[in-house]
Amino acid sequence: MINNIPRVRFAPSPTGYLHVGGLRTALYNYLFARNSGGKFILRIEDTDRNRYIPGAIENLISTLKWAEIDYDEGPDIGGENGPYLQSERLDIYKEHADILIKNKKAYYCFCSAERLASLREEQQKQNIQTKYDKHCLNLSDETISQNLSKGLPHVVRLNVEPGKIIKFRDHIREEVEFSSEVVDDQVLIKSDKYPTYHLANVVDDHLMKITHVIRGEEWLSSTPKHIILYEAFGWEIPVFAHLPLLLNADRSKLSKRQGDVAVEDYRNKGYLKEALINFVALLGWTAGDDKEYYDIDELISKFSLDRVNKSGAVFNIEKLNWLNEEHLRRKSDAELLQMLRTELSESKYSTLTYTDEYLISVIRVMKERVSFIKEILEKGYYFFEEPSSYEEAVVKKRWNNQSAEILKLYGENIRAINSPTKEDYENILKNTAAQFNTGNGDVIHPLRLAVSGIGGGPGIFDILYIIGREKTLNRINTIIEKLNK
RNA sequence: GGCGCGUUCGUCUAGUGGCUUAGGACGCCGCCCUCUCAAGGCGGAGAUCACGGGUUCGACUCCCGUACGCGCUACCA
Repeated sequence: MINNIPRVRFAPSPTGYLHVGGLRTALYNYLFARNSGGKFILRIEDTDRNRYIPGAIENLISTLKWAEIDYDEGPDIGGENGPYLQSERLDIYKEHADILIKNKKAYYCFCSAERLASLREEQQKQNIQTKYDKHCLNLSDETISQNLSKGLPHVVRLNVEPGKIIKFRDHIREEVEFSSEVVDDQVLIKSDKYPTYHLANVVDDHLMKITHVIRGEEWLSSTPKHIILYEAFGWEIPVFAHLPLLLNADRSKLSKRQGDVAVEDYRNKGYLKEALINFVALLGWTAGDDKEYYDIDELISKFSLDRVNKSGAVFNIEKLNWLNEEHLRRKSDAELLQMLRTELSESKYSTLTYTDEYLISVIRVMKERVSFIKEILEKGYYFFEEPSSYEEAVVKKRWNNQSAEILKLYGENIRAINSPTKEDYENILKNTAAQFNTGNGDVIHPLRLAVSGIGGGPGIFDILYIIGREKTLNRINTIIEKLNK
């Protein structure tokens, strides 16, 4: 084992979208692999035909691609240990189940759903643990082959030996111990011939040479079953690492009711993959220093399973928002330009054309003021259209009976200059204020209102310079008309 | 009900027996900067380290118990 490189996997079920918890599990596996020079495998656990949703696999893959969590082997790219879709490995599971049956580690069970239900009901009534009563364990070979040849529906169950202690070391939780008395004779092969998670997972992890099983805490309780399977096959047991759960604000398991859980929801809202990854990485892991902002390369170099927490973490959107701002501000103008163009093409401004130069100047003055690129179109709408109204409170506070005259004069003064620079706008403004014997603010605020319609935003001279002389003059005329009715 | 796991500021966390009057980050509040809004800088409030025992000269840190939370308890994963 020492010479083997680490091999880890992310093994989601195609039941819809990629959950943010799944993203974190995938990320930790990915970080671990990249950090240790190991391999990361994507395997699709589509053994439940009832829950299968068409398109879910494609969706999972495209979401992982968006997040740039790339894998070395997987259903769409192949690899030496495929196929990577469990539904294409049915023969393998049958073959392994047969080995178990031959060695008395598993057995056929012909019990009906009704019997199972009443058994469970009875156990619940008696307040004892619900588990299978090994009713079919000692069926004679004759009975079994008769039943089989009659085509009776059946499953294959794990034969759990009672009275044993199953002990294993979880990388995150240290020693964990279960009595085999509490381990059910789990169904391994369902009556539809598909394997259950437990069999498929163990067989595949072994065949795919997985060295570290990094998965959510919800699997901790079924790990004894997996240990029993590894031992029944005589296989080496991988290292287990059960990750703490992601929680809602009320500390219940993160669910759809209380907010968005699909990665694509966050993507659609405009969150950057860098921010989501940074955020989710910090939910349950810390490098131990005071750093909060990480790019993927730093995450890879610093990640260690040793520093993963034990307790669940509340998914707190405030911090995600902050990280989104941080990542946004460190993006290059070129990247932001591309993102802004995408937003524009999907907005009501899609028919308008703007030069790269124009948009970059808008980006430069707006990026410190937004959390999302799309907010540039909202908070900085006046770079794309004229204000159609003026914010009431600002009018009240900043517009007085002198304002129209001041603006008029300012307009005349800038009209005299052909293509004013930012400094020209500023110098003229100071002159205008002096002419009126008033403070700069008495010019600035009405002017800001005229060109933007609102009270806040980038420096006024930046705005004027970006929108240009003609638009500035038009907007001055408009506000004078509208407010001095 | 049974079994398992967990429990440090509102939230994410640092802390591995004395360095701790428990540190950082987000959020919140204030000040500075300033034409506004942000950003940035500075500062503040915020945690009897779930509770109770024990071990120890000394415990947030080790042990036991209790409480609470969560997970599992399917021919779902």
